[in-house]
Amino acid sequence: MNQVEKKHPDPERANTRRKQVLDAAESCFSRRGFHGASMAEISKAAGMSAGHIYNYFDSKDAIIAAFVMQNTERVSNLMQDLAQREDPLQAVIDNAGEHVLEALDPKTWMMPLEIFAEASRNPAIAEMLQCSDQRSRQLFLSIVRDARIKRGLPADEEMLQGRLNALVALYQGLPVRFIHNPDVKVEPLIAGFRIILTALLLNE
Amino acid sequence: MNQVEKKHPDPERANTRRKQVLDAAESCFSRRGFHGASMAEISKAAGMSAGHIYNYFDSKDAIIAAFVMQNTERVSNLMQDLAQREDPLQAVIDNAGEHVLEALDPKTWMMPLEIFAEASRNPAIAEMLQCSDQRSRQLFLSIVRDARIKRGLPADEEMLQGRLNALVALYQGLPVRFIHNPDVKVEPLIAGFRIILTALLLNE
Amino acid sequence: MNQVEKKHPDPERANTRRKQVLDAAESCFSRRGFHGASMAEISKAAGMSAGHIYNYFDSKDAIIAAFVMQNTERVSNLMQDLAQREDPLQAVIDNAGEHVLEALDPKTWMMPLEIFAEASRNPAIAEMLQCSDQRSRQLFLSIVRDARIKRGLPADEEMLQGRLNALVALYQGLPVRFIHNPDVKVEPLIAGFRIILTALLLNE
Amino acid sequence: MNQVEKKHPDPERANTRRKQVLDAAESCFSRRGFHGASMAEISKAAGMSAGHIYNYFDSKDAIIAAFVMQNTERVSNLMQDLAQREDPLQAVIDNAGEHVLEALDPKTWMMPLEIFAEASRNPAIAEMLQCSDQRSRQLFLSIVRDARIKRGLPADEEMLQGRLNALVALYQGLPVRFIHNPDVKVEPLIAGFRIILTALLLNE
DNA sequence: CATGAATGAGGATTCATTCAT
DNA sequence: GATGAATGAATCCTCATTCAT
Repeated sequence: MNQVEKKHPDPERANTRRKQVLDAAESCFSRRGFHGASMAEISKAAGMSAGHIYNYFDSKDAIIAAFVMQNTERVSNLMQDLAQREDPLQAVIDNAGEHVLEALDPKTWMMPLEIFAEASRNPAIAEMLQCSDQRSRQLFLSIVRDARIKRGLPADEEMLQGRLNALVALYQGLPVRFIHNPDVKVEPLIAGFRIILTALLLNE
Repeated sequence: MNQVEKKHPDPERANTRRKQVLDAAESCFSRRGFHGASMAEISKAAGMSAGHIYNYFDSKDAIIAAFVMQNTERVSNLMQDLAQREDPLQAVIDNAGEHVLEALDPKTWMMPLEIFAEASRNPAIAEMLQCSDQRSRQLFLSIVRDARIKRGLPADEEMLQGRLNALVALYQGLPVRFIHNPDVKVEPLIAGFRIILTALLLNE
Repeated sequence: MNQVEKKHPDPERANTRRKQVLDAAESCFSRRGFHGASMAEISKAAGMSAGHIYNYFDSKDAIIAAFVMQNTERVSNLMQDLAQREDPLQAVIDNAGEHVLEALDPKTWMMPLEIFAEASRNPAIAEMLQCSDQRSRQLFLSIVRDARIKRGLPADEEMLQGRLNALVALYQGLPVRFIHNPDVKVEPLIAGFRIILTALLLNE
Repeated sequence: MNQVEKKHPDPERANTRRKQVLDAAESCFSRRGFHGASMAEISKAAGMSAGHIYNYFDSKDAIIAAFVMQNTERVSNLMQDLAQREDPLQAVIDNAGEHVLEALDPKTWMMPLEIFAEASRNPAIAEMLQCSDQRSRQLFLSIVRDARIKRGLPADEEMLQGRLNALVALYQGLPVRFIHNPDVKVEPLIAGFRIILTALLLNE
């Protein structure tokens, strides 16, 4: 009964509609937060009536859940990319600048904060996050482990898990940092990130 | 007109009441979020009528603000403590375990997430955070700079700012991490933190 | 943004609804006053939920304003009628009885009193009244001036403005008078009015 | 049980207190209306605690009633004055300017409007007004009748009642007129009043 | 006498959700 | 499918009034 999408005669059209709603939701959520955005607002942004949305989503919470789910995949994709790289460890370090810069944009960091807070009180959301995180972590772990073995570095699983969790915390803390310090100078920050990434990934 | 607390003939009692409200708010907020918690709920938890709360706080937003302010001081105090240490750099590294463990408790990390999300859409809250963060950063910077100079390490201000922002992001990402991975093994995580802290604080 | 009515796909139905609300409001307002009448009361009288009223009016104040506006038009219409008359001066005098009788009905005089009091503290309402009054005065002035010129009577504008303001004050005082003296004998009162009207309109 | 003032050991002090409250009420009422003024506001203006006011008045409504009662006496006093005049009819006409000017001050006309509106829904207030009005009317009638008899003018009681009611309506309409037309030119208005008063009082 | 802390009912307003069309 | 009219519960907040001190 959970997460099951309603049956529609024309599944293609239904998916288009669902996407319309989720896109509208993104715009509203990022401006007003999950709970500040009203269904009326979302429906207007989606170009369909409020009532009609309920043909595609059971409730506002279901929209939030679908929205979070969708956002979750972004991280997964990053991992997929990383897995393709020749030298993933160096890639992580080299891309630090790009990733940090990306997080500078308010449009980028508002939604994560909203999602995290929602997860902190909505167990369904929390579970989604945890589930996705676990998959990403496993993938990340195996990428890093292989890369370190190739370099002749120690690759104890537990140790690596610890380091990777720290690494991810660092990135996840970035939006939080920007709220507290919107004027942060980016170059030195990136330098700091590089030091950390180098230490975590290339140290004994 | 700003931030001025209402005059009460018995300031002691008033403070007790205010604290009652803030304590109740903490309990409600952590369970339901700032906006999920109703004044009725808070008033019940505080053991006073909803109307009466308004003798101590101008609005629900004022409660949130006071609550955030209170939480904010915790960080300030950490800095004050640090300033007293003989070897602050080593202290930061040594205390990593303690700080990480502290953040493990859901009661500890739920509120920050809520605060961050609130700040992302409530400018008043954001300003409070930024203001407090700036003070803490300055203090932290001067502590670390002095300590590094004493050790004969480079202490360029901009470079240090970058590293410290990264360091703080790391800690602020911790609650986010726990939401995604509540089963994280703490010891390896702490080890990861130590690597980072050592690199940031003691590297050239 | 001002005074713009919300767009409704079926304007006819919307107008019916709006009228329902205004009629209900009239009944409640006249019994309890603008501020004594609650939205719940009005909604019950209007046969629709309180929430739904907000699809047609932005706020209770907007209902009051619309209501006042509606009442205001009554006076405008009287002027229009007057303008059509062959001998407007005599018409005013002849109709005195009718107008006074009309004002005798409590339903007629309760609302004006409420409106006047509201205007005395609500600038938006005051402005509506003043604006409408100005238009009516101008029309009234030109009607009376032309009629006096036709009769060969002096028609100095300032003098006429003074007399007409007095004339209107007389009528506007009528509801007030009825509250103080509900048993007033109408015939002699009308006779008094005729003396006044004759003096104001037909004197040198 | 009605209107009975509470017993106080020191009636003198009690009266002082009551007056304090009524004075404060006047200031609050004129700014915010009877229902817009809160007991807290009044108590602050009166320089005593809200609770204490209840030692002198049973309820807010009782304050309003007492306040209206007090205001009512102003008109009575005018009549007393008039009764002393050598030529009361001419006095009324001569004083028109003064009375009209007095009514120009917003402080003067806000309260009457508030009182009238209150009377239109509060029967207790209405009764007070009616009772006081009746006394004033009788006095006014006898003054005018005697004066007209002295001048050899007709003095039929019913006719005079009609004229006097019209006269009073004229004055009571003045505040209403000022709300609608705050820029009214006073001199011509007074001239209009004189025409009316002359016609009502000195005509056959 | 006097305070003001405390109550609790009632206010306007919002909004997720339903359902007749 | 699609609409938006309609609901009603819930929300924040105000305020007359009471009462312990």
